[in-house]
This record gives sequence, structure tokens and C-alpha cells, in this order.
Amino acid sequence: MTEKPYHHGDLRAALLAAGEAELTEKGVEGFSLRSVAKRAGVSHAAPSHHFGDTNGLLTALAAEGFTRFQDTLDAREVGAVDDRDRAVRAGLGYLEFALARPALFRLIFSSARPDFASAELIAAANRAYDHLVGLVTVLGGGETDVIALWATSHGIADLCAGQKMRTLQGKSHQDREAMIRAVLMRCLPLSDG
Amino acid sequence: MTEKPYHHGDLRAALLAAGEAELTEKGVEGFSLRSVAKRAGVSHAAPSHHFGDTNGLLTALAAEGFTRFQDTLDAREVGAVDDRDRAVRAGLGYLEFALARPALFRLIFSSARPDFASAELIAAANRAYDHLVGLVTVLGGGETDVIALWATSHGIADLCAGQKMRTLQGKSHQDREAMIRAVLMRCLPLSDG
DNA sequence: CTCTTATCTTTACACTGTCAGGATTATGGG
DNA sequence: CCCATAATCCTGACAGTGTAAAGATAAGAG
Repeated sequence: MTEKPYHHGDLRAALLAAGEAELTEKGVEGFSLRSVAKRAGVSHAAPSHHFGDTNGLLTALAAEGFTRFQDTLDAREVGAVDDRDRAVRAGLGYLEFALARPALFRLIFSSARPDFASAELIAAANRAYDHLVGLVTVLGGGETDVIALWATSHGIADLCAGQKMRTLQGKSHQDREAMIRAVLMRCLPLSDG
Repeated sequence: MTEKPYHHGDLRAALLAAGEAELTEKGVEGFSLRSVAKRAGVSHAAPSHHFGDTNGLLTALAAEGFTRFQDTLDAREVGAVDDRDRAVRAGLGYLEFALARPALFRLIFSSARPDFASAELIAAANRAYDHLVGLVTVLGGGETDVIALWATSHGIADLCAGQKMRTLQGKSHQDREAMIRAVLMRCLPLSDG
């Protein structure tokens, strides 16, 4: 139990955690690598060996964030009464994630800092996209339906994360969710019933 | 024709122009006030008197950008065959602006730096929102329809501005526009025809 | 003309990201 | 076990950034 061993032990994981805290407090635009190092209790140059530069750390955070994003959607889909409800719940999960972790959401979808050519980031993004395609495909939908559901879910989430949609902010939780459900319904392929 | 008069003459406008150039070249995240001052040919502290700090300049740029955003939509709406087509064209204008000026688009919708409590910024944003509400109202739509059209338009625009939607990038201009039209159609209130 | 105000510059400071070099520890071959 | 090697972390330095203070210059009011 030495106070400060020269070697941290698992600095990479500690920096990821500190980086996420920095992200939620200051956002992508206020993100500081030196501040992250301070949070982890190491020197300001320590992160370079694990992530290269600042964008490297942000890339790792984005990849990690993408899987958390998909986890949120998956959790919401549990308990769906049918495939249509499942797709709508995915859209609600999209919004839930954007509201719970707006900075991470912005890092993933609206920042130029992460290296989106990174293998692990591409893999995480493809997992999410493939899942979306699956949701629409089982409903008999095609490319247009994928675009519709994705764009609408993303639009609601992004606008709410940025506090732009005052109409929804004023509503109660029930009213809000009912409204969004109604909007998302229109994006699904026409049911044959 | 003196080379460098101590007083610029219209430094405020020059800084706005230089700021927009800086924005398109480096994006919101790479925006530098000192670099903007260099572009305008003044000292690095000159902008402070006109805009306070960096966020002040970004706030002015956002307000200006918001009106240009609305101008792009208005231009697209010209020539609409009916009110439904008009609403769809507005959505296409939304995307057009996002692709033509992605940095300005991000500044307006996805940045925390501008002061969104600024009077001129609020006014510019309200103008755009009121116009949207008008488009939906003439079609007999209500709050839900406003959310649907806005969110879908915004989702497509934001995802395309960030190069996230590879499905659309691969298509030709005609196919792409046809697809988006089909998606936006679903957001309009049901026609009584 | 003079005083006041607005505009712009210079100087300074704290902070940031990144690089180079040195210190410390873990690891594996002998 | 011992030592060379590599991995890890720290210190110091540099250029660039935002912002504040104080001085220089010009414009305008009286």
C-alpha cells in the first residue's frame, strides 16, 4: 500500500475513467489532457504513452462510448411487445443516451477530434449500425426505412441534448414519450395489418 | 490609401468575415481568436473591444449564421408546387446548408460556446422556428408534426454533415434527393386527399 | 483647440498540447 | 539470481492560446 508507486498499474483504464469525467464536466470543447492527467494523479505527459496525443484519448473514449450507446439501446429494447415496439424503444434509448451523457454523445456524433478511421471505433460504430439495420429488416423495411428511423431518432436526440427543443422540454415524461413514440412510428415500414 | 491606419474603419465586419473563414477552415474545435485577428490584420487583442471574448465573437457568428441558414431554406422553398412540397423543400434546404457550411451548422446546433441567451441569437433562432411552425400549420399539423419534420430534417442534416451516413453518400444526387423526399413525406401531417 | 471617448497595440500571465530527455520499474534471457 | 532491455512515468522546455491591464492613437463633442 505504498502511497505513490512509480508505475500506476492500470493507468490506461484510469485515464479513460478520468477522461470520461472530464468530458461530462467540461464537454468536448473544454476537454483538457493536462486536466485529465491531474484527475488520474499522474504527470501531464503520462497519457502520451498510452494514447499518443489528445485525439488518441478522445478516440478511445469515443469507441468506449459507442458500445455504451448500444448498451443503452439494448436495455431499452428488452420487454418489447413486438418488433415494431422494439424499433420504437431503440429510438427512445437513443434519446436516453443523449440526455444521460450529452458530452459523450457529442463526441461520437458531432466532433471532428476522434479518429474515425480507427479500427476499434469503426467496429463499435458498425455494430450499432448493423443492429439498426436488423431492427428495420425484420419489419420488412429497406434502405429508406433505415434512414428514416435513424435520422429521426438522431434528430430528436441531438436537438434535445443541445436543449434546442423547448416544446419537448416543457412536457411531462409521459406526454413527451408518447409524442416521440408517435413520431417514431411514422418512420417504420408500413405494417401489413 | 495609407497602408495601415491605426483605426480599421469597420473592424467588426472584418472580424466577422475573418471569423467565418477561420470557422470553415478549422471548424469550431480548431477556432482561434488570435488567428482571426491575424486574418483581419489587427493585433490579437483588438477583437475584445467589439465582441468581448472568443465566445462573444462565436455568438455573433452564430446569429449571423442562423439567418443564412433560414435564407438557404427560403431559397429552396421558392418554386414549390404546393404546401407539402414546400415543407419537403425546407428539409432539403436544411441539408443543403449543413453540407455547404458544416462548421457554421455545428456552431449553431451542436456547440456550447455561443451564448444562446443572447438577444440577437434568440431572435434569429425564433425566426427560423416560427417559419417551421408556419410550414406545418398550413398543412393542418400540430406539435407532433412540427417535431417530426424538424427532427427528421435535422437528423439527416447532422448525420450527413458529420459524414456518418454512408448509405446516402454512395447514391447519386437524384437518388439521394428522392430518398430524402420520401423520408420527409412521412413527417408531414396526413393529407386529406 | 481641448477634453472625452472609442479604437487599437503592447505587454504580461496562466494555461494548453506536444516533444525531448532522464528517472524508475517491470520483464525475460542468461 | 543477475543483468540487459523494454515499458512506463516524470521533468523541463517550447510554441500557441485566451484574456486582462495599461499605454498609444484617432475621432468626435463642446
